[in-house]
Amino acid sequence: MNAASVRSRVRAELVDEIKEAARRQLAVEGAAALSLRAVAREMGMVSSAVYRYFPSRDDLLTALIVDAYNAMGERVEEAESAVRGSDYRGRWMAVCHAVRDWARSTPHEYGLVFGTPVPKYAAPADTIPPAMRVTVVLVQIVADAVRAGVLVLDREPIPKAVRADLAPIRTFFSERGATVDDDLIVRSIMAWTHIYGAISFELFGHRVGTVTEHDGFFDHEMRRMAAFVGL
Amino acid sequence: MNAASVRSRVRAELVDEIKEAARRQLAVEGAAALSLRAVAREMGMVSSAVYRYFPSRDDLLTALIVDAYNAMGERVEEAESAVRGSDYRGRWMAVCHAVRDWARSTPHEYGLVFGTPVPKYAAPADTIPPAMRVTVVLVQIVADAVRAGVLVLDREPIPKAVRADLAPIRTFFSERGATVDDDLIVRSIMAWTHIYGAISFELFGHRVGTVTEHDGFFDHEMRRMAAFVGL
DNA sequence: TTCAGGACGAGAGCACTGCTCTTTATTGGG
DNA sequence: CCCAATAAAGAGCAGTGCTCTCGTCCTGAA
Repeated sequence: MNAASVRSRVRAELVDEIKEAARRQLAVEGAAALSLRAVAREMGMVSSAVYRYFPSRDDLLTALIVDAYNAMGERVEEAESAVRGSDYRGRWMAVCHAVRDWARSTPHEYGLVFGTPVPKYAAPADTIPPAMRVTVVLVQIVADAVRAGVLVLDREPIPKAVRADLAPIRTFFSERGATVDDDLIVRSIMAWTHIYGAISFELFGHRVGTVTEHDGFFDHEMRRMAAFVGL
Repeated sequence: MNAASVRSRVRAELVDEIKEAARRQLAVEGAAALSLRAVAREMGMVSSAVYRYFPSRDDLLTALIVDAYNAMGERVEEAESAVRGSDYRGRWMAVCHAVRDWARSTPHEYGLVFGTPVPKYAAPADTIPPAMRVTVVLVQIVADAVRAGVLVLDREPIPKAVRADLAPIRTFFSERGATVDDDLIVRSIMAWTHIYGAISFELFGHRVGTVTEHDGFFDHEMRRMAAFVGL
């Protein structure tokens, strides 16, 4: 191993340690209270030293966001691949529960990703691929079911203006070997919207006084959305 | 008017001015950057003077949250009451669009209310009634439609654990003159979840690369959710 | 009408934040 | 083996939420 990589390896380790400390702090206090100085303190460094690794607090947060997306994606992919391929509904449900389980296990990271966006903060391009991982899995399930011909179709007329919008998604599906109808695309987007809405409602406390049995309700809800999609 | 109320009137005016300034700042920078000192500066006061009116920054935020809920509720109630009472679907759609319009007109206030909750921050009891206003309107529409017998029923079996949870909501409906079945309650909660999910996805930027025609998509989406509820 | 007590604003100050700049120490690679 | 690149430290700036004290002013009761 050449010397340059020795240095960069140490550097990468430090970067990981900093993210680790930041994540610990995040879990306790939330993103708003994440303090670079506190992270530095925990690592026995002086605050200015941390700036060698992350040019700003926002950059640290961006790194945590990317990690969060990837952690979520990993959990989802893992859960989905554990289900028999032809059990489309089972795969779908596995994804739904995997997202929620991850969200509940690290609520602050979920909030970081899906909560109020930081003002003036534009997500850099390198957050996009990790952010797509869950969507890709969902699309693949639907595409597989379409190809197998087991998806219940129930076409609703889609307004022209909306239909024009869906072209890129249509190609996204066809890249995965399925020719899908616009109606199905709409239903898929709505399903993903619903997954997000249900988990956020629960985690952000907007279901107090409405639902107590979160586990049961979520499962039932997702089952119905799967039916809505046609699975 | 006695003297005490002179004082309290001036005080109330100051409180309003402070909230007004805070709201202006909120609209520009977002909740995270709301600074009590900046508010004080804008009003030509010293920061410590503001503490005579709001004991802490969080209390200011709470006041803004309550105001936001009420503004949203007002917009919704107004829009809903403009539709002919027997047009249940029209009333429902009016509510959906009113929520979204309000959210888009003051995105930071929407984020304050529906975004990542502030850690360690428990919503005080006086935020609950304002927060309920939209829900109440939605429930009333469904209840009216049930009473009129125009609601399409399509009962799904509800798991026992979930059903047990819904008792308080059932009485909430019956207080509004409708005997509803558990299935309908579930569908209503899901619809409200979906409204929230769709608006948050749009406002928080999670639909970039998916939907561009937000207006058309939202309308279509809400139309389908109305059908899902049975309207 | 007087006057005590409460409300109010100002200012200083504390402990904290993100971030920059300069100086010093270290250490890896030619 | 020595030098340049890298890292770490420390001081410092401007900002934050919040507290405490100290005069001032005004109100409601005596």
